[in-house]
Amino acid sequence: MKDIAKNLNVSKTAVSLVLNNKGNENKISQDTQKRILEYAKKHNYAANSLARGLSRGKSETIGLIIPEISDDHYAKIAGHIERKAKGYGYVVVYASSNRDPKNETKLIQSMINRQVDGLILASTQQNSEDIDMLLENNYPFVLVDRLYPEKETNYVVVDNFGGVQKATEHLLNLGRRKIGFITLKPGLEAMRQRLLGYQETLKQFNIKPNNALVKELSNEDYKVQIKEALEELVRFPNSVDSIIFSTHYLTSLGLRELRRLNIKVPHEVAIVSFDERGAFDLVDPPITSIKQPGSEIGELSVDILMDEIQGNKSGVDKTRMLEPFLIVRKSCGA
Amino acid sequence: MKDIAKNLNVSKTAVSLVLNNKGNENKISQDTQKRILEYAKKHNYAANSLARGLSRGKSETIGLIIPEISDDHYAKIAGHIERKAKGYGYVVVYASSNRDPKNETKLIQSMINRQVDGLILASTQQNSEDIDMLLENNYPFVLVDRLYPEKETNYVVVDNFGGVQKATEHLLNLGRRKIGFITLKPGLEAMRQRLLGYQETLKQFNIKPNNALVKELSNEDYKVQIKEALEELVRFPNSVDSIIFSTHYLTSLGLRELRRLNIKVPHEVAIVSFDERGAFDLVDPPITSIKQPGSEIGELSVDILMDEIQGNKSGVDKTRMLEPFLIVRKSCGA
DNA sequence: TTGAAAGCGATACCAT
DNA sequence: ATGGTATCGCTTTCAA
Repeated sequence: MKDIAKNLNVSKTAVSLVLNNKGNENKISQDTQKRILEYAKKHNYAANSLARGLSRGKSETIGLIIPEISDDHYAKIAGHIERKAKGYGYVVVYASSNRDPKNETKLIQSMINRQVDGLILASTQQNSEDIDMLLENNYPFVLVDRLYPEKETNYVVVDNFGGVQKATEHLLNLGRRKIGFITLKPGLEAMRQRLLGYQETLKQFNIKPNNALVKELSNEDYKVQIKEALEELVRFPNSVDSIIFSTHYLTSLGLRELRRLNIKVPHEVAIVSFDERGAFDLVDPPITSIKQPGSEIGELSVDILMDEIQGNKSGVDKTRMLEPFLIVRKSCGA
Repeated sequence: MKDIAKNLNVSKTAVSLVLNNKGNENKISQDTQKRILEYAKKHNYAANSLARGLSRGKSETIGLIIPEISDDHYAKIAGHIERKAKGYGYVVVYASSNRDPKNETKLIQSMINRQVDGLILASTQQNSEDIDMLLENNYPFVLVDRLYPEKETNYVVVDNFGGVQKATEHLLNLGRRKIGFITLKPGLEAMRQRLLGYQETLKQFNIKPNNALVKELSNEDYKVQIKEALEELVRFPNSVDSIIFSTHYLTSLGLRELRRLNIKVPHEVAIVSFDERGAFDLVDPPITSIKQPGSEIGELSVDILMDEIQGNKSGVDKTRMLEPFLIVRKSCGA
């Protein structure tokens, strides 16, 4: 920029103004503007965003912290976030917490140091203090997919309760009565809501929830625990006639295990998966799933964040709960 | 930092030095160091990376440009890249080109303006000029998964030729002789190599490649074209007994179509997929696939890039071709 | 209309 | 050992 000012015998100010489309606003002569623009193009000048960011106090970058970018679900969301952000002139830097609150804390700090203008957080939900800190500092952020129910934050989540409700009703309407539920240990509000959705729906159908049919696996050891859980569920005295898996990777693992146990799906046990995975429609049998609206999740979270960053002028709704929908396939025998 | 210098009656220099662990190096008194460190911790000071970046000329950020973050394959690679980069103290900003060279050009520029220290590129491979530009400017970058064969760049790719060779041999050894090949229109070196791998392997087995058995779909319209392609392949006079799909999403689509056509896999037609997708082991039948070493791809690309950024001191090999491996499942009847 | 100059928050060189 | 100061590249205020 210095170069171009020098070579054109104009001031840095003029150059800056023109390059930021404030030429007219500041009444810089058309001639000068044209010269500057042309020179800039010829030497394909482009601003150094670090310098600009430092000066303006904005980096035009948003930080995305998720459990794992390679997870189908988050990858999809990340895709929509990026596309939407690009529309606002923003880029996104992502980081995976690997579901570890300590990592999350570090990442949030790191993002802040890097002066991201705002944060999209699929939080581990075990970091109250971090959330409080962000809130206190009025730092723009939105929770996505994960929620701190007791805190007043912006968020975009799906109706986990309602989603499982649909699944449970589906099974009940097909005559299944002994419905197992395989999920992860509480800690995540989403998981709590899913379990609740299951239990409450049973009650609505006058079926007393039986805790023996609910298997809560630990986050670390679910790959092993699911085997035992499944064996218990399909054996007397439980002998379920159907199972709801509370997340897609449990479904995959569970299905493998059911095959090993030689259980016929859906004949002996029907299954429903919360959340989709790549080829669930091609699986044998195709898996009835509760699908989350990934594009809406991603796009809304960016819209909300942008409004937050730009000082709340658009009046978008800052707390959104989206409806997931049931995709009926063959795994329930329907 | 100004604050802390003022409040402690020391110079900004001292503060900077201490905070960057150069206190001892520069012989700053232990006492001063301790005071600075404590003060910094108490007020949880953290450096502004924009300022630091501007001053040092490094952002400690790497840019990742891929066709699509939500694609299983790239999401996985992105995960490994991120993890590895974190180890080097780097974060990664990603952007999807959506397979459009124009987008890619823009993104490369944008990344450079944002002062990323280096670029990892899964290029559309139709942007020679961009590559030349990077090369000329000595900009640190590595191509990943995609290659400009005629250019001297750093890269990490898989042996596409060899991968398909394994698949083809597998089918041949199982007695299949009329092998169809469904792929995308050339443009990507990877696709060229896959096709070559197929053709050359046939020749090695003294089978004359028959162009009627090769279907090259367009990038835009493959979802429609694959139907016709498949119908032609399974009908007289082609009547293939097996099909290789050159990428995972073609496999998914193809399988759906084969079902619609009521073709029995693997009885009537065996299939092999280049590249895995989420639940391919659960599909009916489980799909024999050529699996790419995602973690190696991601990690090596970061190692190479870091060496490049830091001035080539580690002596890592800057061009790597990794071997994919065949995962034999049921879709070939083996 | 245009230009000079003061920051933005750090780093690093040069004195002291 | 410590402090002053120029500098990174750009924005923005204030005068001219």
